[in-house]
Amino acid sequence: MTDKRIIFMGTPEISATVLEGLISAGYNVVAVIAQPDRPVGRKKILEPVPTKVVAQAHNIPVYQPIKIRKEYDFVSELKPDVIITLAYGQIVPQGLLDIPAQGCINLHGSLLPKYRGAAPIQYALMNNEKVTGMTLMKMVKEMDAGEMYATEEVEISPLDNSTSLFKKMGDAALRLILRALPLYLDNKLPGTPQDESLVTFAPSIKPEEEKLDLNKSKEQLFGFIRALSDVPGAYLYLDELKLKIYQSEIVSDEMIGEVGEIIKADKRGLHLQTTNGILSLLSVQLEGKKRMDYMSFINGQPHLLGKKLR
RNA sequence: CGCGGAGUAGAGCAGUUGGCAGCUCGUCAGGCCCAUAACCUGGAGGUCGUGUGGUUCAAGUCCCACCUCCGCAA
Repeated sequence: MTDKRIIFMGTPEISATVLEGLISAGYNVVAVIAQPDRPVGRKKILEPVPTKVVAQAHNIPVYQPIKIRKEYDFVSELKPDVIITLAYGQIVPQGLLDIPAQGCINLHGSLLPKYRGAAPIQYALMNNEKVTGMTLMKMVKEMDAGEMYATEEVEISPLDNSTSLFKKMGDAALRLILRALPLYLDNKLPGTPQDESLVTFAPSIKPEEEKLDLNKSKEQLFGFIRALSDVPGAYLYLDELKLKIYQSEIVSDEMIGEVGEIIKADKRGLHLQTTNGILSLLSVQLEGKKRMDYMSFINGQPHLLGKKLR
């Protein structure tokens, strides 16, 4: 294989998938840099981040600086030939980008120059794209703006949500890096500049955006719901309680009731009137309750018909 | 001890000031119908989260402890 010294930077599950694959393929991963462990859940239990679990299983040292911006002196000592990042979670400072002899490359979750930013995978779903993909690119000071080396396309099924697409993207990222890395390390992979006129952005989704906007079209609502599912979940209010909506389906263009009104609540569906048609809510969760299919929800909520979600 | 909601039939829920444990769906049997996710009749299925806990003539219901699940916050 190669004895080039690789540092992998990444934090969540998708990063762990690729890290595991690189190690299995025999690459010399000398260190992993990840976000610090954070308390998870109500009990505030400190859980190791996914990439840390993988690294430790292979006895690879893990570094978790609180602010990489200021703490990266240790990287020089590791003498990396190349740094590969995927969803690390912090801005990487120029000083760190300059350390590896062969530079820093990033696996980005979109077909650049579309969807630069922190949430490209969610944005692809939100906009009901049919195709997206991973891009291997050079890391530069400006976020996700470096030249592109290679891409791996991924089809988005109408049934995909965030959870399923992240899984697909992780697999695609691994295929991409295994295909492109040998060429890159041999300096046989030329970069292509991004067409700046086609740049769009996918900034991280703010908590207040998780509440659905009923002024939007049924297509936009459908996209939002799947982009935010299974976590954290998009929601509307039913009376004073949050009703999370994890899965929906576009039914028709009919206008039967007022926008936000529940116009059907029986075994054939839980239907919500939107500004331009009907959306069927398939999987929901009321605050304090468990997630359930619409039939179970209707069984326990006898007076839904005619109610309005806000 | 961060705030709050909840454990009752396979699923989702109700259960009023303690007094024979109910509803919707599912399921099983039968009926109606050209037919059905529709409709009608009947049945099965619960030691009400745990506690050889407390109060009471009597606890799903009130009190105590513990376990588990969930929403928010981090």
